[in-house]
Amino acid sequence: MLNVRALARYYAALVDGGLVPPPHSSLSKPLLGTHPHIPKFPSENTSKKQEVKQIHSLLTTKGLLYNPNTSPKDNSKWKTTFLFNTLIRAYLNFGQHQKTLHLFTLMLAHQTPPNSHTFPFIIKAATHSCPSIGTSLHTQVINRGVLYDPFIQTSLLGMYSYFGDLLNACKVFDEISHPSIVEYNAMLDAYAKNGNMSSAYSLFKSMPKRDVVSWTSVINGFAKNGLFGEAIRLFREMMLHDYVKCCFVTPNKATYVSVLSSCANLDERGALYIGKQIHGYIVRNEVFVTIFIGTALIDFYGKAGCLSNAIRVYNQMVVKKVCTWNAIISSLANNGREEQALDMFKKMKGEGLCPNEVTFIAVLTACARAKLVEIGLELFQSMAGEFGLVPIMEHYGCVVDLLARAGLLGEASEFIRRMPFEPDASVFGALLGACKIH
DNA sequence: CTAGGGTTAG
Repeated sequence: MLNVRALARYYAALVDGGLVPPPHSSLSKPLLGTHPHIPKFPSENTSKKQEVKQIHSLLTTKGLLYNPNTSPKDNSKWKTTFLFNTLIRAYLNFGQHQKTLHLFTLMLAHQTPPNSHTFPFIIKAATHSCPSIGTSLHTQVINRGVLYDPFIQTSLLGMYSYFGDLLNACKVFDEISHPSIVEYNAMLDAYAKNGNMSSAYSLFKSMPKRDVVSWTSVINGFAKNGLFGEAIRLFREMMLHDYVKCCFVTPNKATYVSVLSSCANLDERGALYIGKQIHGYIVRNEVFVTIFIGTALIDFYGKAGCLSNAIRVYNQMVVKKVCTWNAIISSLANNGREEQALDMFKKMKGEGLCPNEVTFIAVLTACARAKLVEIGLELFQSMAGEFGLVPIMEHYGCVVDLLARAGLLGEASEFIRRMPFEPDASVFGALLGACKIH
């Protein structure tokens, strides 16, 4: 007989990339050979995906999911709900949103009652599929009498916010009689994501208590809406607040990332000074430089023109991901080191990493700057051919820039004519800019 | 077993 709790723990370990061996059960042997350590390659992730599928099949064939009547015990009903919840979570965490929603319909079809733990997962899955499913889930939540669960309310709020439906997000929030700080923060983020920073800020001011997430949500909201100066100002206020009132709101990794990104994008000389101060603070407080913080630092120094600092941060990073490489390649390309940027690109591929859309913006920019027309065109071709990436407007803009800068104005306009979609202002801008030079 | 904030892009 399967130990349900142990099995759930095993799922959790699978999902979180943990190292826990499977529990004593009919699944006591690993299904797919060895258990990986920290995931390094995407292929390991797919093998875990496969394991979830295998477990699902096992549960089905043993009649544990769809045949609750065979269990004599009275508490088998909640056990089945529990199993469904964990299985749903496993699929959700692998990004299989359709499969997650499908499992939910199966659950209903087999008279397994969803509980308050079920809905947050399902709502998250619906958030990434379509609004109409989301609305019907809201109805389900009401019908099943779990509307006043704070977890579910927060999930619904986040869902409407994601759909750009700020009105319904507000409605959900207004129906919460005594919102917790988490629900306040979800509402702050909803305003910020939908571009309503004045409402975000006034809600922030009116909150009875604020934690790091509250501060970071508003700081990040300012940053995402292009108000970099405001983001930095609020960050300083937060640090001062901490110092004056002795209520310890210390920045965390998300805060650093947001404020560093603001420093990188602020077109004022003071930004370099503030960014350096933040970097200094990170060093002094021995904050662990995560991939996010490292990438933000590289980008910051790259944009500020301190290429040597960008390279130093890059060299100090032990674990690098594609975005880290993208940031250093862009930094090199934007500071007159185009060949080095292309070398980095080669090195990145040599380490087995797959370039993404952003990588190609960076390398195509490098080629355009250095007038490396042949290489640039080859790279553009390789996007779809070698890496299965579909070029978007920005990539076409880069190629137009590449051709036009090199004086090949005729080729550039011909390229625009053969684009698969209507060129936008940035594409013509690249052409006209080059016309001015030539 | 559940909810809130994060990097790279002429």
